Amino acid sequence: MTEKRRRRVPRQVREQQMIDVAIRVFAKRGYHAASVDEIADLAGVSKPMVYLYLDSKENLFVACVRRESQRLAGAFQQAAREKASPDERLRAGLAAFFGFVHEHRDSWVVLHRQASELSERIAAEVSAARRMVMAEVAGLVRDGIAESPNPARLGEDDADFVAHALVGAADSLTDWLENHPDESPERVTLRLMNMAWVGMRNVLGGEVWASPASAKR
Amino acid sequence: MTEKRRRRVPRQVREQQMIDVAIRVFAKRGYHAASVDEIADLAGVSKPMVYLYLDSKENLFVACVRRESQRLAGAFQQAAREKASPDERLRAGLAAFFGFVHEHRDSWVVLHRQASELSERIAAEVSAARRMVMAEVAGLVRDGIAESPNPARLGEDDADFVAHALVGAADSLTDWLENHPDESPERVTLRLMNMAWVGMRNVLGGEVWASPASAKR
Amino acid sequence: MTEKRRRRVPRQVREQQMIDVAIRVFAKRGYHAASVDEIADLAGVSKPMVYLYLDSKENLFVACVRRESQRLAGAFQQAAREKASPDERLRAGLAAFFGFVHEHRDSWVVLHRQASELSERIAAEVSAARRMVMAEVAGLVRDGIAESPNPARLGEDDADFVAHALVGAADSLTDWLENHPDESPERVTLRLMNMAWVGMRNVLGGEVWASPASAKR
Amino acid sequence: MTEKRRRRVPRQVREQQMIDVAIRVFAKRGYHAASVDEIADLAGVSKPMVYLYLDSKENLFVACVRRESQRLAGAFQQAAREKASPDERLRAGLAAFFGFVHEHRDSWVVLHRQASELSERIAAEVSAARRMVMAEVAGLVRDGIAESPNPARLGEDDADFVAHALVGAADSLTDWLENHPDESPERVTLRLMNMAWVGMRNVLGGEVWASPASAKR
DNA sequence: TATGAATGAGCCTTCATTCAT
DNA sequence: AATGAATGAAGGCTCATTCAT
Repeated sequence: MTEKRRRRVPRQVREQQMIDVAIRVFAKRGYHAASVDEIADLAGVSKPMVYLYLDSKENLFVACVRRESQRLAGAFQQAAREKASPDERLRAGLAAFFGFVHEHRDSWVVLHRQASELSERIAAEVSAARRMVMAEVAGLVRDGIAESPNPARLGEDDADFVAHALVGAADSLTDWLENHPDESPERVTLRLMNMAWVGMRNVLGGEVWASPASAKR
Repeated sequence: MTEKRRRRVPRQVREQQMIDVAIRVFAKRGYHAASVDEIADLAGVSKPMVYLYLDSKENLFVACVRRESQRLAGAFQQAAREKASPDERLRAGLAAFFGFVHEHRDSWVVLHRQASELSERIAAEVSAARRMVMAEVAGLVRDGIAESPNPARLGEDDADFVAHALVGAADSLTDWLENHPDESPERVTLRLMNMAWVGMRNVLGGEVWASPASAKR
Repeated sequence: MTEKRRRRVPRQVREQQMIDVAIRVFAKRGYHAASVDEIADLAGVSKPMVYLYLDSKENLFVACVRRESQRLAGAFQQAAREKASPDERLRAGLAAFFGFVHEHRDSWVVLHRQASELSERIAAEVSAARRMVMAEVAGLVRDGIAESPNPARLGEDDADFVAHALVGAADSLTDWLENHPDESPERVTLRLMNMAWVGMRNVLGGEVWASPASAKR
Repeated sequence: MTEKRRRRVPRQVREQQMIDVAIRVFAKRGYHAASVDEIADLAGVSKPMVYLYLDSKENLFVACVRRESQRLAGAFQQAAREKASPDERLRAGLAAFFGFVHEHRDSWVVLHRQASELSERIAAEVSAARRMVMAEVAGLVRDGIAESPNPARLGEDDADFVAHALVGAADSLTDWLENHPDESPERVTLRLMNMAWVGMRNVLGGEVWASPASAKR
């Protein structure tokens, strides 16, 4: 145990402390390798407390996933809400996403990278959280497409495609961000917008990529 | 054990069988949840054989990672080698990537998604494999940039940035591919090229994204 | 907790409530599987109350055993007291026994079936209760024997033997009773009296069982 | 662990050793209080061996119940088979029962006294074993009744009633036997036959118990 | 080349019990 | 009179790993 004298703490507070710690530990070790012992220890309580409040390791993990996915979605929506144009909303949403993932690495790891080692129930919960995030992005993309010069050319699936690409890119770029301390989430967002969104607009405008070979024809 | 009569099989063959099975099991269950018992069982041998040939679970996992990362890199290089223009090389490389990841889901999962539940030694190995893949893509991107109208504007880091974005997008799009049986790795590649590469060329050409607001000024 | 608002309740009442519930729970789950948590819950109090009033799980169990064994003995004695002849007393006693065991299954289970999973102290307490019951029956049997035509032929031990047989039979017949809703404790008593007591009288009168083979000689 | 050097022992043997020990421990402590640790220890193996061979505590218990109930039934049937008359068969059966229960106290405890603390699955298994024993006895009783002077007066249920009474009495008398070292299972059987069977025959013959009061009328 | 037998260590979970209010 | 917060201890189960053959 961390050597602080444990004081009596009301349930609601303790519960959040436990989840805080759990996120860190799950992120660091992965679901299976994480031990409830360690979580209890770092939270400054004994193991039975964890079970008293959170019922089981599985449930504890689900609690982490739920809380963080809602936080992420919240950040996302709040950022997007304030903007007027779809372009700006997408940018703000992506920035919020980057910001959250950058600020809360552990949460994102718990939400995203806990691939396959999970029981079906948990996997479902994680999938749901993932889908929620994806849906937010896809919504923004759809709006952006709708305002483009040529909206008819792209449909539901295309928004989804772009959303997947953006989220995947963003996820991967978080690693990149870590190695580039001079960059900020905002700048990364701009770069990504330039790379992806400008491309998209051009595609919507009719320009398509073609191999140089065929281009010469 | 699977009910085949085990015949005496030379070491090299058995070893590969074990790795084949191990990749499947590691992908399905995750590193920790995977049990050597199950791997030995599915490989049709007894556990001591696994230890005799692969020394430890950790080592077995490393063997999986090494073999598959080399296969992926191989596919990548071979695809790129045949093409002349940087554009085409990049497309071919991405297509090879998609093809591999699509064909060998398990391998990719082992290479990529086994996020954090690994010991430091293994994590290092996986990171190395990941960096290798990233370096291949970054190389192609760099070549593409070099041939662009305005190469000076982008540097080493930008290639890396784009590579991260592309690999991340590609990874995420693999999930998308799974839900769209009508699509093929090739078509996804094209879509991604359109979305990302066209954008990049335009950026290189000087066009940048600006919020509609600032655009109006 | 059961959702009643707990009002301040005087100790004596609460204590009995707890024992009431405890008997049910101990009977249903067995000593070890019963949890103080569940008992407190069903009694509508918090766990510390249980410990305040009953000191320990062991003690709580002993309290149950004591109360119920006294109830059983009481029922027994009262039933027997009213009758004049030993025969009638035995019948009335057995009937009381059946009545109690049938009416208070849980109590009987706690008194009788909690075989061996108990600490020495508790086991002793249960044994004592059991012996008390047995002694009551043996007393009645002894009286009956004393009035028989040939009392000298049977002694102390024989009363004990018969008492054991009767109590064992009665216990087992309680199960039988459960599957025969048309029967009543009174009718079962009569049947048992017929089967056992008539036999006894005959034995006392000199008739003994002999294998048919030897009978033919 | 018992300080014998554990030697490699073939599975079949070890399995039986484990069950042997398990019966002792389950009988002594009850299902819940028994710990797999103790069983493994006394069997001279480590806990994982127990799980390797018997899968779970529950399963281990079921294995005990199955093996012993079959042994008991076997003893029963073999004893009864050799005799010609129903009377003799019943006596031999009861004697076998007493003999078994006396010789294998632990087995009988496991079969009979593990009242309620068991999961549904186990309870079912124990019930089945109990019913099997009861059915054997009821069969013998039925045969005896069939040869009685007045078979028509008693039916299916009566055999069952008597069987319950006999088994219950026998069970209870086992305790009595323990305190009377001069007695033997055979003698107890005779006594019980005298007490119960003679009574039954008389009942079948028309004699019934009546309270002395009513008798005098 | 191959395996049946065996275990130390660790993890999830639960329970009886107490402390501070 | 009453309870929410908290824990030491133990138990069931599994796993990576080895030994002897």
